[in-house]
Amino acid sequence: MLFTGTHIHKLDRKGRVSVPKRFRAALEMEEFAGIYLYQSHKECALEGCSHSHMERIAASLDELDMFSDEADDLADTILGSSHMLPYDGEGRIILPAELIEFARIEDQVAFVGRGRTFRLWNPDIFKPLQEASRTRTLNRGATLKLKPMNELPKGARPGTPNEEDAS
Amino acid sequence: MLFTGTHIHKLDRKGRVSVPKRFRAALEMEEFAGIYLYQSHKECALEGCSHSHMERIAASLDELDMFSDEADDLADTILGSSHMLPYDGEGRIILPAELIEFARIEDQVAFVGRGRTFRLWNPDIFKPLQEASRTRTLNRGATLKLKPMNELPKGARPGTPNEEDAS
DNA sequence: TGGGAAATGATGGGGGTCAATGGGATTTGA
DNA sequence: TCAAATCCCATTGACCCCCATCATTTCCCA
Repeated sequence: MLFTGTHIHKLDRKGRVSVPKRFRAALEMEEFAGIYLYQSHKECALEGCSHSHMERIAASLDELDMFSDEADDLADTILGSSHMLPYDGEGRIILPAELIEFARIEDQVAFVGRGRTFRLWNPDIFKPLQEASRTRTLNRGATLKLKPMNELPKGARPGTPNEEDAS
Repeated sequence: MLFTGTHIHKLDRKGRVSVPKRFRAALEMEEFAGIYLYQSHKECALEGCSHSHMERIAASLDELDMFSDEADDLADTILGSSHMLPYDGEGRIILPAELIEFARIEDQVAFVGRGRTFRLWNPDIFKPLQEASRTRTLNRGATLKLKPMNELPKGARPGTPNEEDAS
């Protein structure tokens, strides 16, 4: 259930692109056989996630005051602009023209894992950004505090079942 | 059971418009084969939802003080002005003239998913508003606090059956 | 350890199917 | 009796299913 690594695939003449096998494997327990994509707020990229992650977003928005301006804006920019894209028999999706244009994608697509979610880029745009981000991280001497094992969700630990309610 | 994405359909000369297949699919477990629409009280748009969501609104109104002005107003604007619209054989509804006029809809209708509910817009009005909403989100640096996985309804989690009564 | 065979994932393309739409015919209800 | 709603069928074009090919990795066995 983790998206990792960068996978570059071809966008064919019909606007189709194969979802990396690794990503599909991470999604195989999902009730919907496909992915969700929406335009990133800050990057020239597309945000990708699973159906259950989208349910999580919807449920979280539900909790904000139903009529708050902030919830409204988020609903429009995430839920309203997201595309539900089913696989074909070969595990490909059709990239909508609107999203191709937004991310300035040409003939190749980079799938970049980000843990629970992932991003789609034009590889030529992503590569220099990745370099920059790498040097920033080095210069800053950034370290990541890891959560202790026993605070992780059960499914994320080896030897534990995936269900919280398993008896 | 999630409304996502923006779907633009034509309003024909008879005042009919196709409900997007994806939305119909999200509603297929409903006892009523159709949708509910009512005028939004803050946007130039129509609010849409399922029969069961309308029940939820009614139940929430019940909890407000029965004779408060607020409950009165909400009851009038939501329940009083809502239209119950059944599909025809092809999955279309007839948009009442009153609602067409209110939302200033011309020859096209945008169905915009908002999770548990959706909105209907004149696409020419919605588009610039969505852009504005995206910019506000970016400037505000808004992030959404996601609910923990284990507080979600079971069907929304991968690997869990869709029914609560699974034994 | 190397080479070849087999399996698997990625890519390309044809054609059938179904959702969206338009319009006529029939029924319903005021 | 008229208008409006529902049913029915026709058209069309986008999407999805299927298969064929190619590339890569894995596996097996000499």
